[in-house]
Amino acid sequence: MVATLKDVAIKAGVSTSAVSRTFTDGASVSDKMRRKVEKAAADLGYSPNFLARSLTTRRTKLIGLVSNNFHNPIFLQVFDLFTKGLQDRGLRPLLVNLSSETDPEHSVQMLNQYSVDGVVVASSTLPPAFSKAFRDKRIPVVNTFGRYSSSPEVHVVGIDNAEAGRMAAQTLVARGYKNVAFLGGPEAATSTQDRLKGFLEGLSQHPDITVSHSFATEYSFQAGRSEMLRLTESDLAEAYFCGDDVLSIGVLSAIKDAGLKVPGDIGVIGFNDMEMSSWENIALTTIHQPIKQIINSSVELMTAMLDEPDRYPEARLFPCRIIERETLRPPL
Amino acid sequence: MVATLKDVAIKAGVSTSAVSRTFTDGASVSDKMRRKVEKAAADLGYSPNFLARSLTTRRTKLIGLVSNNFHNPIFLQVFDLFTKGLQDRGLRPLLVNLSSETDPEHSVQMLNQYSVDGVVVASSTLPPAFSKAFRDKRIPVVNTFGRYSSSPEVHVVGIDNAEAGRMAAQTLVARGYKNVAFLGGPEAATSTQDRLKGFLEGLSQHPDITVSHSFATEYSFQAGRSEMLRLTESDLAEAYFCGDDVLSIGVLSAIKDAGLKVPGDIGVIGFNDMEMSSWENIALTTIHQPIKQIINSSVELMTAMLDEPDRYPEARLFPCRIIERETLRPPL
DNA sequence: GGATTTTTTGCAACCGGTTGCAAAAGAAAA
DNA sequence: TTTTCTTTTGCAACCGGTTGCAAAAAATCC
Repeated sequence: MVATLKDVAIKAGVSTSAVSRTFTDGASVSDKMRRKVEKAAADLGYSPNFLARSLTTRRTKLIGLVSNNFHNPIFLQVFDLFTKGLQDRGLRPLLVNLSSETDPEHSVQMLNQYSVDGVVVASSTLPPAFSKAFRDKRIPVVNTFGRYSSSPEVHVVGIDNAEAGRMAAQTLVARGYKNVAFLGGPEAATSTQDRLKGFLEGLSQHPDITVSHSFATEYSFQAGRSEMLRLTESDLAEAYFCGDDVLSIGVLSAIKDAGLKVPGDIGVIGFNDMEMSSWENIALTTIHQPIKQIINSSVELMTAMLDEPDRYPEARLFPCRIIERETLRPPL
Repeated sequence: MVATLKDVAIKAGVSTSAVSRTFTDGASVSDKMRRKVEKAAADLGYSPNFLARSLTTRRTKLIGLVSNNFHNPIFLQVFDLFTKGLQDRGLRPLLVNLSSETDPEHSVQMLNQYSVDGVVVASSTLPPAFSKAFRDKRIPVVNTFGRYSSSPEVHVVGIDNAEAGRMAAQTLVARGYKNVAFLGGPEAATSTQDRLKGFLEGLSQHPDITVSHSFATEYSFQAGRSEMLRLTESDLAEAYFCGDDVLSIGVLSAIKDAGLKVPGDIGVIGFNDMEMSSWENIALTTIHQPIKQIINSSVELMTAMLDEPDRYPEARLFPCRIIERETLRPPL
């Protein structure tokens, strides 16, 4: 059906090696030969089969892109940037949705069977053991949005969540809030734990400030909203640091329902700075997570690992910054 | 490094064919043989290489998932559903982001080089010629969200956009609006053209109703917002049918800025019913597009085509329905 | 127990490419 | 022109599997 190397070789009246060489860059072929082969290939509409090639070259240019977060709008941007970044380098993302795959071990095996050149694990909620499983099979892996550790077992690219928590604390202090709270995502997520830890640390030098915390069941609008509705029943803090922007928007909606004004009655600071947060009718003050840099760096690291698989694991952390909008009162 | 078929054969003291057969279902192997091989395979941690296998079986179980829409939140759900649906059937999505790939023809070739078993084109804005390019290479293709045609050249799954436009028109008529408008997405998108066409058709029997239309530059918040800001400078209609929910939210924001009330001063009806539209602080009245059914049906159709590649092209259309929320005044 | 049928197994060719090596061709030097 | 060095080319083995075919083994029949 579709033309193969051999067809081209016959048509051009040369050996298969010659054809192969004209399609592998860096191989030695004379100009005359190249022209002959390219003519025949064009006539037959031939282009080399990557999979067959991978058998000998041991390179598929396939990269597993694994995530379990297909609900947070920020991940659409993540997929956009990853696919673009990989494509620009001639790599191809094989997407794995871990929220349906029952057994993570199964994904590891499957990606192995497809001989992926590397794997990007884009998740802040998957256990480190998952990423490590790839490393054990000697498949280059980078855990984007992974947990920072001073002695990482796999490459991690992301932010220092504890530092982000401290930043939120300092911001609220600077605005003169005396009664603040953390409204986190699921308690089990390490990202939430770390942000809380940093938040509490940042406030520990301020004994005059009251601090409390609670958790939403997941990083979603409804979870944030219902947790905040619950809180409005009891006593409220003056300002809330939310574990995530989507959560924050749910919180804002609950506050509005309670007849309170933001930032007049109550302050809210989010986390992530997803696109929607900048929309004029939301205008959420938030901590910007530098997604673009994180992902570009992840892709860069991945390509570097393809050439040097035993590269020593490193953690690449990017600083966050406050994005001032309209849900926090101005600094004193 | 990693165990191959031959390693297992040697270890088990049998032929390579025997090993191959124990790993292909439907092949004839005695129980005794199977046990011997499985033991050896387990000891060596062997699992067959899909890519090598695909060379002879001519099946990779790879499905190209092509899209050019990585900005509309609805597509996160699209990716979620597609990846789940494909995975559940043992298929693997190879994601292609067409917004970065300069030349679509290049994607066609690339997916061909990876010997994908099929391609899903998830886009309402790509020209039909794109999907057709796969068909010409005899690669099964379904164009999800594609344009309905009575004689489709490729399989199309989605909605009848003209019908949706009519539905919007009828809804506005029923609410007694006398001056209505369509605020579409990019004029070049066939989805926008069809919705407008249906909208105008639906209003053609009502000569007492004034109708106008204009287009946003893309399906995005800012595009909707700035188009609406422009409109507020001139004369406004009583109600707007927007080409998309994201657009609608931009429109709502512009209306708020102009100091007008929804639905008191002005009505808005969106399209898609993305999750965010149901959020209490948005509460957008909109036309629900049955994404879940569309995607499940697309996946189903794709699997059917894998068994029957020359299946006659069909169009599968799903009905939309109005979701009543708070941006349109109640029926008369 | 022997003949016949059915099932299981291995051989060897093949899927579509790449690549080390040695021979052939071409270019440069003498 | 001959010799030497460099570049180009083809041969054949290989990457990791599958599969048609015929021989071997097992099961069934008489």
